[in-house]
Amino acid sequence: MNIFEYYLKKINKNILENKDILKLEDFESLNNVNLEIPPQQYNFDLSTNVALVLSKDNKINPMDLGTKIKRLFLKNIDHFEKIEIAGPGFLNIKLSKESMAFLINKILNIKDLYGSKKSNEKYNVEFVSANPTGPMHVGHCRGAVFGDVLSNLLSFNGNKVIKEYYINDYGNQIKNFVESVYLRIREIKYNEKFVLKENLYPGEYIKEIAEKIIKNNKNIKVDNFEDCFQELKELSLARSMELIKEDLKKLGIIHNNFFSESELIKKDLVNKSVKLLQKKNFVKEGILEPPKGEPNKNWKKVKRLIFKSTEFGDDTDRALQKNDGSWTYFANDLAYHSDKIDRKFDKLINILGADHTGYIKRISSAVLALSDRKIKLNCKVCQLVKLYKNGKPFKMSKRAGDFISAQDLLKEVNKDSIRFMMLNRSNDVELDFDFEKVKEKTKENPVYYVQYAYARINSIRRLLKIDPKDKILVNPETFSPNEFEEKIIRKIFEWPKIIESSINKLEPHKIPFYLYELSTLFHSYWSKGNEDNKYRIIENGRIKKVDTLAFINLIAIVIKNGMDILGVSLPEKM
RNA sequence: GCGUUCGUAGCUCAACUGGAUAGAGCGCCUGACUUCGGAUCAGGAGGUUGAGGGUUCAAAUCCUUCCGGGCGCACCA
Repeated sequence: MNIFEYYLKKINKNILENKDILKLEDFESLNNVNLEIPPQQYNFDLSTNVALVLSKDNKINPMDLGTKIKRLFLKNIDHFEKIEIAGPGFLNIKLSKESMAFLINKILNIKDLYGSKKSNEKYNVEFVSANPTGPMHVGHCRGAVFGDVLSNLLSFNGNKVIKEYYINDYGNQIKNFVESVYLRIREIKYNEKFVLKENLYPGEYIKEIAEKIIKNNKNIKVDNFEDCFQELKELSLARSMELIKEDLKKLGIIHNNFFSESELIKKDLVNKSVKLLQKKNFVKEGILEPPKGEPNKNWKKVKRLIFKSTEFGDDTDRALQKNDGSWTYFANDLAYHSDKIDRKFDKLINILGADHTGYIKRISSAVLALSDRKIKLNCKVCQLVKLYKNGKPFKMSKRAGDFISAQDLLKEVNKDSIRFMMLNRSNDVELDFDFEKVKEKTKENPVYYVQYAYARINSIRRLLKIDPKDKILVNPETFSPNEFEEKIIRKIFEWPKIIESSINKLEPHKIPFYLYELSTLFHSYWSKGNEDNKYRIIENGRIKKVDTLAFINLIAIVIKNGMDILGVSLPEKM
């Protein structure tokens, strides 16, 4: 039940059917017509730019056209009770009380489906994909929550979504990681001092992994690194993935699929996808230009296979082979994405950290090339999280190297606050995350504000002994909302629009903002009752007006739907 | 230098993707609990949307030239 869609259809239909009366010929911009909520001071339910848009195409005065359309709508669309032309030619529309009641009852009937649309596409959302060389750090949390909520949002709309994690368990960093574990084991077993060399991992967690491995594998031999590498690699990777999964679980995130890079190598998928690209003529053999900017000592003049990504808008063509002829990370990732394409997803989405921005053109070019431009990889970037404690930049390095782990964060702040705060900002803006503020239980913390609104609603229900499952509808004949209720209805009507634009732009941050605004309307209505008896909801333990219960249920429905998407809990009491 | 992204109230951010008088929170000032949960509410002050130019009925939003911050610029992963 999206009322904007519902009435926009009626509007378009009406215009087309009466084009002669309106003296219109050109409808090129008809799909630029929109229906929105007018600014508050106008006190109308809907607003459309139809006269503005069509007057331009047909070169007529928007006010004249507006007047004609107004007359037409009032005659033909019985839900429209009053129309006013405002500003340069907007039509502001007021719905009749009966039609409002009709719409509200529809919402009360569909409940937890309110706002969802019956889409049916298959999505792959890849997110987190943190290197399995240690536990997650705080920066990963933002992308993790973002990806999870985006997935929830897409499933809410009826899509099939696979949440995927790409495990980079191949290459030099893994070797360094395993060697670090190896040396720590020797440190424990043989009392050899761990000497930190370049590329080795210093973190405390390496010791913990070493201890765990010794504990579970009493007979493990660590005499020679080469000999025990394979076994140690498996054990170490298993342990660090376990740590990562634990952190994710604490954040409320469960992936459906873990895809391993080394499996990719094992199955020879890289050769296959490079061959595929060659067949499509997107690969050349040549010598790369030396990198611009700072001179790079690693650059060598070597003939190698190169992907012609500039054909897809990349700045430069990209190497598929290293100096020694082995595949680059990119070549592997290309094979991974080729596999995604083979798995027949309609849409591919990757959530990346800000430090990977430069990689986007390359990999999305690859997807276009591999899919004959049929599939577009959509990459969303999450900007950095800056940590603060009481307004001061917060650093902590006792656990590991110099990063703050997700565990450290989870120890201080609960999951609900983390999730809400991480989303309470557009993803392409840096996020200031203050440990202390996020723990505060005041208006300054929007999580509690929304939860509190819901708790108050439940307190009303308890008082009146009402089961939330009870079906309550409004009576179209007697329906007469007061000014607070009117504002609430308009906000409730907006919900499907929020979902729609969050999905179109892949911007879930709109949801927390919306929920906050909705909660404000409720708190405001509630408090008015303390000031003026007329607005009190309950009198002598009984509800004053049955319709009010409908409003309360509407708010509860939408808050619940929204918080479910965000993955934030809603206590009945606080 | 190149790419990318951001620049909006003192601070942190929104703005339905081109719409009307640019909105919230914090902070500041003034008020509201004997009554449905004060983890709340009401009111006030606060703006040349970084700067200039362009596109049009309409620009914070699009184009362009500057200025300033972030991130990236290995054959690492």
